[in-house]
Parts: sequence; structure tokens; C-alpha cells
Amino acid sequence: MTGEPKRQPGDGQTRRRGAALEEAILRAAADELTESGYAGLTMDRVAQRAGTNKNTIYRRWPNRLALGIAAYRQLTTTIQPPDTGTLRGDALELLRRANRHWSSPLGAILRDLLSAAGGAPELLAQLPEQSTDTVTATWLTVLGRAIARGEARPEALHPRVATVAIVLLRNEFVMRGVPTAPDEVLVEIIDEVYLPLVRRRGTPPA
Amino acid sequence: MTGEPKRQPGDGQTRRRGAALEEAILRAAADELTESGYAGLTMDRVAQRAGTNKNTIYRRWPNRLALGIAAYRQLTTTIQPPDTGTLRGDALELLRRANRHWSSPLGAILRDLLSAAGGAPELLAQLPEQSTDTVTATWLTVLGRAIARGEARPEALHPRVATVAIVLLRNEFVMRGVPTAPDEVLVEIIDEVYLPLVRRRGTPPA
DNA sequence: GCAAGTAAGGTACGTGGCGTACCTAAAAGG
DNA sequence: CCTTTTAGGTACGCCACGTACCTTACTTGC
Repeated sequence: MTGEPKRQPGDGQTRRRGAALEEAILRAAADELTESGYAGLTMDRVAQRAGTNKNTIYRRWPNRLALGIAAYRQLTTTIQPPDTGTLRGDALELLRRANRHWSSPLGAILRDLLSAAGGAPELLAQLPEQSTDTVTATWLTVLGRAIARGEARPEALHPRVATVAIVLLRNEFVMRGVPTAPDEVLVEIIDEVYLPLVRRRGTPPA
Repeated sequence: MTGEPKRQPGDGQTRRRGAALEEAILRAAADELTESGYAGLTMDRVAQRAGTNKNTIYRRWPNRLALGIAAYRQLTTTIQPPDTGTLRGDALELLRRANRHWSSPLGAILRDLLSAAGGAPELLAQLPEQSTDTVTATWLTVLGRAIARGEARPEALHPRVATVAIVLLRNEFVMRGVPTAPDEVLVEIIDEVYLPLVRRRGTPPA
């Protein structure tokens, strides 16, 4: 939305450097992302929009993808674990947040970035929603509280187990493509898979 | 490996048409895939290798990706469900096969194709290992036998539940990138998640 | 067998976008 | 002030996709 004033050679204008310039570039890139998606994020356009030139961009990011990832991070905020009082509530809330995000325009951008990264771990790690650590920590927190309440078995406090639900939902997006998963799918994941897996055993509700 | 003889204009050679030509193109594309991966699959090179021209290729496939998918299918064979006698054995075998395939050169090609498809369902459906139907059917078969043997609870015979293990492994590849998952990961998925989830309930082995 | 129709071959080109090279000009800093 | 650093301007090489257009070889139907 914000076009930078085009600078003429020798017009005596102040010339940005360092952090200020970097922020301007990131803002321009983020704007391009939201307007045209990752496909529309071209180095020429970002340079023009930021009122600078490709040269300057390439001095800071090695390639288009790196810039795209950096710009994407500008658009996201980090998540706080919910605390609804029940494991089912917390888990469902986390899935709904993920579902909303992945179905939003930002989700489309995220998918394109993932595509472009082609599974390079050092790049994936820079994407908040994909960073295994962040996501895993959130689920472990939620599950830990449930265990403390006696809702779940302590042995379930294991990264692989704790994150099963979100992994299944992510898979839903990878396999079925773009559109939002219906809420029933989220409920099904929780009720048919996640809760049966982490709930206390050997004491059937008989 | 097989270079087609270069045809000269007016050299009186026989000119391939229809199915024969199509097969030649697919063979050339498949060879390029195995030698140079999807990145190396360029329309010009395929045309040259098949002893034909881009024009002819574009009459059959709308773009590079479509050709890549078609060529990839030439390189894969369909899977048969294993029958080791135990659910654990069958499930582990299926995971090991998937692991081997995804770590092989073919797996790299598959990942690139998935990347390029960018989550378009109609394209994904053409990739055997990604076709939900095929994979789900296999796991349902294996799980169905286990239920018949009394190893698993009948309510687990549900697509979402039956395929949990393979979904987790797929996630491992998506998140951690290329290299083979160690066998311990497969065992962990089976023993910590899959079997606890599908096994009979309420009768702990006490 | 011949003529019309169809499909393959050859070649060139437009296009888009990345990444680089190279020089000029402004700011920073001693 | 003079030097060093960093930004700006511009052009270009390159690659590969996809298209256009014509020529040439097969096929088919009369």
C-alpha cells in the first residue's frame, strides 16, 4: 500500500541505510506477499516498491526465498497455549487456530514457501508454524496440564505422541489441498485419535 | 541411457506417431528424471532425447509438471499389502517400505513433484504414493486382518485411525527433510502411537 | 492410387525473472 | 577533509517455459 518516494539521482534527498533501509525492504516485501502472494514476490517489484534496487536486497538476503521467508515472519505473531480447563478444549482450540491460519491468505503463502523450500531443514526452521520446537512445546504444555489434572496418562508426555493431532491436521492440508477443513474433521481427529491415545488406560468407564 | 537416433529432414526414415511416440517421450522423460531429477527435466532435453520436438510434447501434456508426473508413474509399481501374521509386523513393514522409497532417488523426485504441484488435488491424486485411496485401502486391509485376529478393536477400522502411522512418518519427511528416518523412529511410531491407539481397550495386560 | 486431412519435425522467438557486474554518488567516521 | 562503506542506477547474461508458423511425412477415405 505504501509506495516509497522514488529517489532521483542528485536530488539531494536523504538516503536510507542499515536498519531503516532493511525495514523498508521487509515492509515492501510483506506488502507484496499479502497482495500477490509468493508468486508475485519478485525482486524487481520489491526493489521498486521499497524505493531501492535489487543490488541492495541481494546484499542482505541471498535469494528470493530467503527474502520471502523473512517477509512472511513479519506477518505472523507467535502463539500462546490456550487454557480452557480441559484437554479436549485446549486441543480443539489449537487445531482451530491452525485451521484458520492455514486456510487464510497467509496459509497459502506459507504453503508456497514450504513448496519453494523443498524440505531444506535450515529454511523450514525459520517458519514459525513449521518450527518443530515451537509447536511441540505448545502441545507439551497443554498435555502436561492435562496430565496434572489426571486427564491423560503420564507416558503420553512425549513429543511424538503429544503432537499427533496437529500432524494429522497438517496432513489433511498437504493431501487435500487448500480449503478449510470442516470442523467435524477437527473433532474427529480429537475424539477418534487424540483423546483415545493420550487418555488414561485400563480403567474403562464401565 | 537410450539416445534416439536423430532424424534428418527428408532422410526417408519412418516417423513415429501415436502410442509409439508417446511411449518414447515417456521413456526419455523417465530417464531424465532418474539421471537428473525433476530439476533436470527440461522440455528441450526430453524432446531431444526422445528424438522429437517440444511441440509434440505439448500436444500431449499441458506443461512440464504434467509430463513429470506421467514420467514418474512409469518408474513406480503398485504395492501389495504385507501379511506377516501380526499387526505390528505388517505395520512396520509398510513403514519400512515407505521409508525406503522416500529416501531413495525416487523419493527425492516425488518430493520435488509434490513441491511443484503445490497442493493441487487433481495433480496429487495422480501420484500413487500420495493417492489417499490407495494408501488408505492398504492400511485398512492390514488393520482389518488384525481385527479378525482379535489384535485390534473393531472401532479402529476407520480411515483416519488406520493411517495414523503412515501419516506420522510422512510428516517426519516433510519436517525433517531428506534423509532416511532411523528404524527406531518407525518402531517408536508403531509402539508409542499406532498400537496403543488401535489395540483392544479395557483389558490391560495385567 | 490419389487427394485431402492429420500429426510430427524444425526452428525461432517472446517472455519473465533471477542473479550479477560495474560504475556513480551519497553517507559515515576518523 | 579524505577514505571507506554502503546505496543507487542500469544493463545484461542466462535459462527454460510455452507458442507460432511453416514444412514434411504418414493415414485415411474416396
